[in-house]
Amino acid sequence: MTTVRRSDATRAAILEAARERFASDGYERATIRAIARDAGIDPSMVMRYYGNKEGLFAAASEIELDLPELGLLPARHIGAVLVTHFLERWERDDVLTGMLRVGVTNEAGAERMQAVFARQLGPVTRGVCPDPDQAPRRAALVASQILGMALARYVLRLPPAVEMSTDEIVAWLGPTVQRYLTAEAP
Amino acid sequence: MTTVRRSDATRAAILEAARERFASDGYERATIRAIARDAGIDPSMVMRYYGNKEGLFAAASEIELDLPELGLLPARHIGAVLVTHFLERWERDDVLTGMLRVGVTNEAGAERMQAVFARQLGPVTRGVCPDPDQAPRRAALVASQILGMALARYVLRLPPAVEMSTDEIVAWLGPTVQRYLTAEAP
DNA sequence: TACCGTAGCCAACGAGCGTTGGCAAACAAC
DNA sequence: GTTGTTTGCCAACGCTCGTTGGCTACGGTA
Repeated sequence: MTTVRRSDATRAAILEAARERFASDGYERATIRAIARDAGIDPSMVMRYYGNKEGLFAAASEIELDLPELGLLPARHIGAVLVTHFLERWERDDVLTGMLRVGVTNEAGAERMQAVFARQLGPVTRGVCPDPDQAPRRAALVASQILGMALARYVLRLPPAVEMSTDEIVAWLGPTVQRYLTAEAP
Repeated sequence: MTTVRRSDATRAAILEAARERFASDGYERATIRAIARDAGIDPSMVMRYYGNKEGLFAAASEIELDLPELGLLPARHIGAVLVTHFLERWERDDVLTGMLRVGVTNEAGAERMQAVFARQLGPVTRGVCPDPDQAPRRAALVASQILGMALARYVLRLPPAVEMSTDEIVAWLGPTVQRYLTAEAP
């Protein structure tokens, strides 16, 4: 459909640099000039291809959680599977850390984050919890525990949270997530 | 010991304005000029009394969690008590929200947050968990769940997390925290 | 070869930032 | 009443930011 442009490589380089900068510095401190320097091009190119800083952020924060289909596996393992998946997703690259960082300081970032979780985590929970109308609430509980661990481990870097192995985290958080998804409402 | 200065009212006004700005805007977007405007004085006064922006932030983020003595109450209620206490503390003012916001984008903020939790949450957990050498780890797990809920509810404002009543949150998170503190290590 | 859209860089703009130094008024000490 | 200290404001500094407009050079097309 869209043809290949000569500038595609540049666009991709900008996007990659932007993701890294937003992730490590947050929205305000991630400057267009620094992103352009990382990408090896002129700051004005960023403006040409993405309009302005907000547009660049919007393009850089398209996120896929790649959640597994929970309905296809044993009901009693979904907590551990979900936690494992998120930990892997979080360690694979720093896009999620970036989204978290930006979501905290930037209104557009927070909305993006709401959308990602509503659209990608919501449906997954709807299939496994006993009361489908409570699914959003249960998804929010799961998000609170998973985002909280990511916050403690990857952003705030609380030493005990950093030192724990992923297995250990799964062993502790798995049952929590499992309960939030499948237990009867308290 | 220190005598009362005529400028104490000004100092206090600056501090209050700084706390609000840091809380709502984060470290970078909270400008000294805006804080001074809120406090009704000149920006240069902020520099005179607090040295620079970092000094102002350090002074504005002295935080007391006011945690209760967990040893004094029934062991099986400490999870609910802790969650209740944090929710109240969080809703009372926006200092904690601010600390969270700044801790995410600012290195000094993250360190301040590490210190607050290590110094104030750590000791409380040490008395109630079965293996005192694992106390920091358990405290980090508790922090991950409580900070995660604060993140979802007060910062990102995920709609389902905002809509839940505090009782409901306590009913869900209480057992989680209880388990992190008192259950045998998995 | 002549042409035209695209890709890229350079230089500059206006604005906002943290921060500084000096000056005027209010107060305190003698 | 004079002197020294505190409190406050004003004006400016150097810097970085996002953003703009114009210029050169390249690549495909006729």
